[in-house]
Amino acid sequence: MRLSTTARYSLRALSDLSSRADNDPVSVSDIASRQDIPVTYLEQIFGKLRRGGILASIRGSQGGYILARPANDITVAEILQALGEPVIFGSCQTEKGCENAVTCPTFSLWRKVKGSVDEILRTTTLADIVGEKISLMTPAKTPDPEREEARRKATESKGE
Amino acid sequence: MRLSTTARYSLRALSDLSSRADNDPVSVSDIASRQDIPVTYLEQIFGKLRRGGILASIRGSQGGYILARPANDITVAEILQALGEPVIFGSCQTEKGCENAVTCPTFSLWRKVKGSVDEILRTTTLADIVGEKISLMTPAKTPDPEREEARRKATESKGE
DNA sequence: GTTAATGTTGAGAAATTTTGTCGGATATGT
DNA sequence: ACATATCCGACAAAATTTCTCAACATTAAC
Repeated sequence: MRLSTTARYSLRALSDLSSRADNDPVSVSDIASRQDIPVTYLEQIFGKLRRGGILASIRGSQGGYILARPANDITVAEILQALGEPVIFGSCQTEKGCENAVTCPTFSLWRKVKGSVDEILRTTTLADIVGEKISLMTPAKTPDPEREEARRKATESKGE
Repeated sequence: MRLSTTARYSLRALSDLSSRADNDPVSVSDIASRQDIPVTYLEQIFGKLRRGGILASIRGSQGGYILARPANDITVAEILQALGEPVIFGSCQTEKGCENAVTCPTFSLWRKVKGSVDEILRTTTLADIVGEKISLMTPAKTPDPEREEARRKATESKGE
């Protein structure tokens, strides 16, 4: 029973993103190189997160991703759901439904475990993880002249 | 995040075994055919469980497996450990140790989740799963003349 | 308008893990 | 001796996860 690297990548990338979220879009390649995650793989992941309502994207030059909502409003459970990473313990019930559900003696055990995990994932937000108690973070993008400078430096030093 | 079929097979097989535990050894092929688990695969699994101190084996004709200890003394956590199925959420810490442990913002989340799951697995015994509140079940094997009869019937009807 | 930076998508290759098989060795009750 | 079992290691098959690639769409900056 282990968490997929997809899920781990995602949380690290989202932590990275939200820790430098001053409303400027951050590019996938920036995050990927900082977090040492394959760029193209992270692109896929961010696509899922966007479709799942976790991220919003800004296409084109100087574009990138921003959080779709304030970090304290995004729970870990939502992130995993957006990734299509269901938290399943029994193959029973949640997946495709198991005909043995009634007789299967392990059913209630897995339900109990799942309930416990879900509880934690539902009550932990991205802000909790980053450790910042961000109270207000406007998701609107305010065109900011500083970003260009900062981005340029990061890009040069990484050479990507 | 899902439980392996190995773990599920194991719990079903152990439930089966302990629900008919009248101290007679039960053969792998009996359990496998009742539970619809590949015989040779279950052999492997039972080997692990034996080496992990969950099962005891009786070799030779009319042999089989019995619980090494009373069912109410075997926890699910022990079973998973015997199978070499660690309950890991972060790739961090438990697996091979991750150098980022200090900086990694997700560390405490996964530790919390793992702690919660472990708690449940540690406090749930095989007896709980089977639903029988077995208070006393002598692990010693008492050679019982009935077993042969019962086994013969079961084997014939399955035809394995 | 051209260009460069960036997101978007789908197909599929590569790697890893899980699941399952096989052949034979060893042990033991009858 | 024989039939029934466990035991063991290596391997085969399948599934899943991880990662790459190629082509395309969109936008900012020049």
